[in-house]
Amino acid sequence: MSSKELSKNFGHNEAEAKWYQHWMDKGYFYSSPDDRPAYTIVMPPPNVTGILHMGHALNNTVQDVLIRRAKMQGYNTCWVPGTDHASIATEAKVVAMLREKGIDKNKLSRDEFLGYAWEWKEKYGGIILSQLKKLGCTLDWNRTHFTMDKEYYAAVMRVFVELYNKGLIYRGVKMINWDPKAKTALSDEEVIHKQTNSKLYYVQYKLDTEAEEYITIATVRPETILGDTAICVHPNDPRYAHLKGKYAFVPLINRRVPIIFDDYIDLEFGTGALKVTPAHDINDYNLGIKYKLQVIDTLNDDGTLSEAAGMYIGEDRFAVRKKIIEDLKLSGNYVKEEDYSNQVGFSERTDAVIEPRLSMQWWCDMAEMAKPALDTVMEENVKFFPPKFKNLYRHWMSNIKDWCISRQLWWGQRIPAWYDAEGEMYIGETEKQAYEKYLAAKPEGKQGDLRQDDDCLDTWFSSWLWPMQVFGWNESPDNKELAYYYPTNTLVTAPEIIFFWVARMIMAGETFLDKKPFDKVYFTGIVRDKQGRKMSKSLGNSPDLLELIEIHGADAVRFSVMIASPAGNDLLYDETMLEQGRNFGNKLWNAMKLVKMWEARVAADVNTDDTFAIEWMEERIKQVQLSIEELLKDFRLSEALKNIYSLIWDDFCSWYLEWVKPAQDAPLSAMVYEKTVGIYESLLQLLHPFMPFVTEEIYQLLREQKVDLMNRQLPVFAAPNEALLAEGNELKALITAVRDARVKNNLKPKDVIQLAVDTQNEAMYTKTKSVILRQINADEISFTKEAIQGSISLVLGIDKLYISSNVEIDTAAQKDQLQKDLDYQKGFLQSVEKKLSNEKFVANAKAEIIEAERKKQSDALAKIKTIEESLSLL
RNA sequence: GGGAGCAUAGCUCAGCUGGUUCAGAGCAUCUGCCUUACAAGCAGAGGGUCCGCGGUUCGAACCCGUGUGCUCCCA
Repeated sequence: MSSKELSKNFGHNEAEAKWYQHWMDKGYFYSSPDDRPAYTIVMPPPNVTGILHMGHALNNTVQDVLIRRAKMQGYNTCWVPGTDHASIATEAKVVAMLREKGIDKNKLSRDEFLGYAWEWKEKYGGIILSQLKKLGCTLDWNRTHFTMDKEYYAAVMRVFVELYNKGLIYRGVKMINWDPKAKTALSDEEVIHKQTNSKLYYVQYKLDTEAEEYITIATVRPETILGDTAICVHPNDPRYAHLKGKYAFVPLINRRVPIIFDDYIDLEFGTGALKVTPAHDINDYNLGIKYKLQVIDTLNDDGTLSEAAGMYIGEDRFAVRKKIIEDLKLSGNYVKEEDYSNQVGFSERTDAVIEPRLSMQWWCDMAEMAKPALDTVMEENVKFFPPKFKNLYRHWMSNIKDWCISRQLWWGQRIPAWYDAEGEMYIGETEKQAYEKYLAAKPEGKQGDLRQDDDCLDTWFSSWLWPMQVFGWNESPDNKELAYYYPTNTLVTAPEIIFFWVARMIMAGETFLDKKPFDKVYFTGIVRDKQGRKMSKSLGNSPDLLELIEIHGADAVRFSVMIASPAGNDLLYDETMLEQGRNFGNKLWNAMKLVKMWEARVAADVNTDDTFAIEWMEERIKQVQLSIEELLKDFRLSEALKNIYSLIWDDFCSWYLEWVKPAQDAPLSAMVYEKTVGIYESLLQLLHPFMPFVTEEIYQLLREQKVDLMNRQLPVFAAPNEALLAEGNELKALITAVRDARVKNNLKPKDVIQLAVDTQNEAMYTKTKSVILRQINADEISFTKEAIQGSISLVLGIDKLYISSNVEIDTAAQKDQLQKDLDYQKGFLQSVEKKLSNEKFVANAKAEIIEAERKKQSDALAKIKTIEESLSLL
């Protein structure tokens, strides 16, 4: 292909579709056990309701980078995709969809509803996975799993029964978090506490005494007054000491309730008197148990007031809050209200205000399972990145509470408990097993007698099995796949699900398989918008990923999220990052165009002295390769990418290509061309995991390839030649210094100069002569021991440079610059000598540090001498 | 109330084990360039009491204490 056919810029849309299809067709994404070592990642399964957002983009790009790199290092890589059935979120979506069609969920049977739900899942549930293809993810699509697949369902049932048989799952009435919108219980982890502006209402309750006496309480939830069954004060509170054994009347309904004394009360809060509503507050509930109070549940499951409330029946709790205040004013019980800021719980999924509620639920006792799972992280058998999350994990695991695993939903794994007519319970992995137990207990029983529990299980009760079950744990725990891929290598996830999911997966692995699920967990940051707000659907501040990919390209999107996300820190998303990625892709494209243009100018018999550039570039590649190796060990992906970016843009494009660039219309040696193509290929390979499409495209355009870049194996690099690298830096410093002098002396880029050098190291100048000439637009380099009159003189290290040209130069500016350099060097020397004359420094510092200081001293002295000589000649 | 973290250039952030390869990157700014790979670019430059204060140390952006401001998690 000639360069004329190459487009001006990289056309990402076409290339992305082409290469993804090519990789798929070649079967590169698919894995099966062989004799290579495995590198396995199970993807955190997104909700079936999900669409790709920035969080997914970050998370999955990280995983793809790890997988692609591992593949290049000879691992048999396996990245398992899948989706999570997301009980609450999906059920809510399906209910909404039905409502739009005019169908009321309550009028449907469970089976009918599930029919619609599955239909919905089949239609929309794969969207997010197909979006990941656009991002370039090398997922093994043959292994796609869903947490409600038949086999997966069976695994969940088995786990339930096993834990039940061990006595770790039980049924009981407790105070739970009730979501009145989804009409289900939630676990503590699914409740989000937000600081909320509320009102604190002061209400007086008439005492049951001879006199007209009142006691005033403060509450943010006056609508629960109807469920009050006591008033509580502190035993040491002198204000209320006289009320021992007395009673008060609940306003509006005149229920006579006792005044109790307990040191749970905060003397400072409100009036020091608390109304006690055992049915609607966890602390009140505990008081209720302690003092054997009546429990009056005044709320229905949808958040309206119940019959038991006696008033406002069927009206919403928040409407009642307003109404009851008006009524309390009329009845004379209202005292005052204050603005008050408190924490209110909201449902993670529906954003409804959570109602503490007493309810019969299924619970999982976590204490026993937590122990080994805590140890395995503390001992770094499972290693967290960044390690600060160990503390958080330890804290949660050491204070773990029982897990509420039942949900009053239909979409999910139905609890495998069956009840007979007398209410006796039979647990079995299947209905058949339950009947066997039933018939064993009651031989007179018959099919159709049992009724299954209506509730289903918390979604996380299935996803905690993810790393084991995607490899067929339930079917056979000693199968070949599980043995090969499990424990997986790295879990990449967000810190917000450390309890929901990460901790529980570790527990499940340790409990059911006696093996950790993964070696390492890398917690990515959270993607925020420019104002630092978390990206969320409700705020609408998440950009449309597919549109971004369409406009800027998947590589640009990947680049932008990776370059901006240092290990474990949050990422502030900004459009300019995308531009940086797009520009980089373009830069790569243009470098390729340049190299392709040279192809036609290659001549076998051209001699070259450009070996320095080649050797230096090769050493730089080694250097960066080794540094990214180290960085990636700690998941410092953004730093690794920055290194590669700078290697390609600065070292390769800005320096190397210019150094080996043939003169106008001049031929190019075949050796230089071959080396340059080889170097470019190495660079593309280093970048490939981060920007797979543009690198593969350019790699294939550079020359006929036997192996696709995605599958090319990384060589093992030796340590770089430090001396050569230092020489490269000197050369760059020389060129920059001369260019700077040119600019400062108003020399136009086209003005040709002559360079004379007073140096101890003529060889360096000789071997890079042609490079220097071209880079500073000089037509001559000569060596001198004398100052050149009428030249621009500058000092580089201990070398003196004299730049001559036809253009008049400004000696005053020259002097200024040299004087500034001199002042700096003198100051520097002083600080070094101060250190060296400090006995304590010489006594305490490491030998190499002192040696370095001595060298600084002699260097500075030499530089000062050189500058002074130059100055004296001006 | 308990715990964790952050404060570095105009903006967004890097800076791992204390020492001139340590004060950096990208964007923004300024100057000069339509140099036939790239103006989505090239060359060069300016810009910082590393939040305040105190301490440890021969030496502190880095360690310790403290103050201030902010963020997150848990109750």
